[in-house]
Amino acid sequence: MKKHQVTIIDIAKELNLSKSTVSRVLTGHANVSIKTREAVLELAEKLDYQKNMLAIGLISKKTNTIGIIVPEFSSSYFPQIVIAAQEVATQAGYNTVFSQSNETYETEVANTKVMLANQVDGILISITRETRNYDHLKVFERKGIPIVFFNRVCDEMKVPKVIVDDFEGAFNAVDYLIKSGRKRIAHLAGPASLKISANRLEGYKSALRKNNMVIDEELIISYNLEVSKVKIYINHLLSLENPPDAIFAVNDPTAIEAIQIIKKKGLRIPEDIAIIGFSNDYASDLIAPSLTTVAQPISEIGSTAAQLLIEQINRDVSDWKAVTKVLKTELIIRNSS
Amino acid sequence: MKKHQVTIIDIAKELNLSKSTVSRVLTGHANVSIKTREAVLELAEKLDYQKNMLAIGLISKKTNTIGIIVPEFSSSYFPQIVIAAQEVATQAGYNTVFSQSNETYETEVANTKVMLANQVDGILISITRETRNYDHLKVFERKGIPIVFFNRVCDEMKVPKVIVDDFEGAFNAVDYLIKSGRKRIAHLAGPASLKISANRLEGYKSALRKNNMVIDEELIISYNLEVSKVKIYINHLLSLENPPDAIFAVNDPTAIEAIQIIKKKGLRIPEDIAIIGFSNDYASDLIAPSLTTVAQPISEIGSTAAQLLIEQINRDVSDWKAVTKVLKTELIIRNSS
DNA sequence: CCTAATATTGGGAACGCTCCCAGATGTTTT
DNA sequence: AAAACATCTGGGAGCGTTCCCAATATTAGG
Repeated sequence: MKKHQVTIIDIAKELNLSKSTVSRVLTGHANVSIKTREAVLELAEKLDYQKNMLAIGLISKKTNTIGIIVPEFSSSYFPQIVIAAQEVATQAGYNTVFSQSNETYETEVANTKVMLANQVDGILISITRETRNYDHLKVFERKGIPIVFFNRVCDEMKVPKVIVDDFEGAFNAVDYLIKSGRKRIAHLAGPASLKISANRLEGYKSALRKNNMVIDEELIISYNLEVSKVKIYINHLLSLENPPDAIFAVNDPTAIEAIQIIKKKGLRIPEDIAIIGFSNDYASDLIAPSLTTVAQPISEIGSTAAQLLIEQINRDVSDWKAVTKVLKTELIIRNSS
Repeated sequence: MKKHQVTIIDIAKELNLSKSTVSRVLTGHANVSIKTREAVLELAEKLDYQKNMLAIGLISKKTNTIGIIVPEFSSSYFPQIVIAAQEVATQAGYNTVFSQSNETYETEVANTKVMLANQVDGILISITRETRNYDHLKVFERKGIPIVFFNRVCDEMKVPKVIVDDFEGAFNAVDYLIKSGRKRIAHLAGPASLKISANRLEGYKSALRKNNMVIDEELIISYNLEVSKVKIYINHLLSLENPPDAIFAVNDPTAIEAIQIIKKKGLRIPEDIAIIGFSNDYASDLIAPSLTTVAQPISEIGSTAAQLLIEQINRDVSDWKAVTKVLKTELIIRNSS
């Protein structure tokens, strides 16, 4: 069915050498006569020889591959992180394999199994909004394969993590809304299972408290991040007896969806209602009105995570470090507030 | 350094069985007593056993992995294609490895080598704007590894391809501009090396010709798709003695950049100048004014390409097919025209 | 020209697995 | 009760490499 692939044995036979010698040339080891070296190299080139990394990985127990698992790929957030991570990995001589968990626990588990089976040297992961059980991730620790979390982390595992200061970011956003005169600020929050949602919610509450404003639970809506649901919540909020004059959304896709819905309703942004998002996605500067948002150093998250992972890979299991890097956010004020 | 990974031999030893029997259980082969089967399964679970796909791939000469190489990942275009392709692949039991060539020929060549070395069962590729030499791709054919092109294809290779009707899409866009009264339509074209650029340019010219308008070479600017360069060309076009009243851009990122630049100059869109893009990227509906664009069935490109690749993988080399699927575009009229 | 180095090459185990071929044990048939 | 199966298990080769160690070839020193 498949064509025969050329191996070092083919080269060895054709040149009347042993596979050892051919291997020596191809791996750049010393102690091979120039004649032989050149002959081998030439023939290898001629035959389109490519080393078989499966065999090499099998022997060396190292594949120079890192896995990246992200919950979704539809906003620009995760793709940007992946790009940055991949760049660092490539630089360090690692290949990357990545997969989406589609925000589904089962898929995430399946993905980790695949990565394990394919002998990745380490993984980078941002968990799904559903993930409550971490056994599939703890396996990596047990097997001595480094794991680094970013963005959505697992609290109970003592491994490197890269996050942003969600609390502070949210605090600053809400504090700014208050300072600019908003009286009733709603929060479209993410699921409580995610630490980032919880932290942003805390930041929101804290800013209200600090400014002596009441925390109206009616104005806090926690949802599962499915953008299609935003419409329901916006309708609900606007139909309240005492509707909000500002909305702080847990992320940019949510905020952007909100803007579109609110515009369609004929309300003015920011006059009637102000909106702030979180992350500074690519689209947030394009939409009209442009979105005020808490910017994350997205690329830095990816590159830092990859960096930490590679360092961990190069360390012996016995002295693994478990640093948590907390990156700063920055409030970017645009026209939606 | 690395912890010992549990193998079927570990399981065999612990249960006083041979590795053959353990293997038989794990691969689901018949002829194993229920007692043995259960014991093996239980122990495997307990020890977090994971099959080593390197070893299996080495034996079976199949990795159930397909590679995807795209030129860039910064607009939403390629990510969406990759998502769709990955979905089909996953469905069919294939893993995906992907990498960006960063629009650089050397990187593309390096990427193909890595994929070859990692024994992918097939690849999906959209070439860089620089790629003129196709030797690195022809190797796949020689080795009997299927290759499928999408979007940016290689004319001289007789393999499956998935493209959209760029000519027609461009024609319709320009024809529509003319019908709506535009007299001087500029074209921000892509590099001539890419078939898609050439086809879109042809569609543009053809629409002018059909409507008895002159083709003014001054209004045709071919550039390398680096969005940062757009400013120069817009400035140039607007400073012409007889500036254009419409711009047809080769893709959406270009059109979106143009909109921002033109807005900043204080010109009104579409009153002073109309803009049309190509692809219907995610952002094109968000920007103000929203972008009129030639929509491509993006997901369909990815899924079709993956489909074709998998079919090819399942065929014997001797009866490889080389179909070219041409998908239809659709002009989406929004506010920029 | 012979010995001792040194330079170059070959042989073979090992990596973890699958799969074919044989044994070993048990069961049914006449 | 012997012959003929069926069921289950073990042994071993092989996938393409690397790497250690031994073998051979080449060269230098005396």
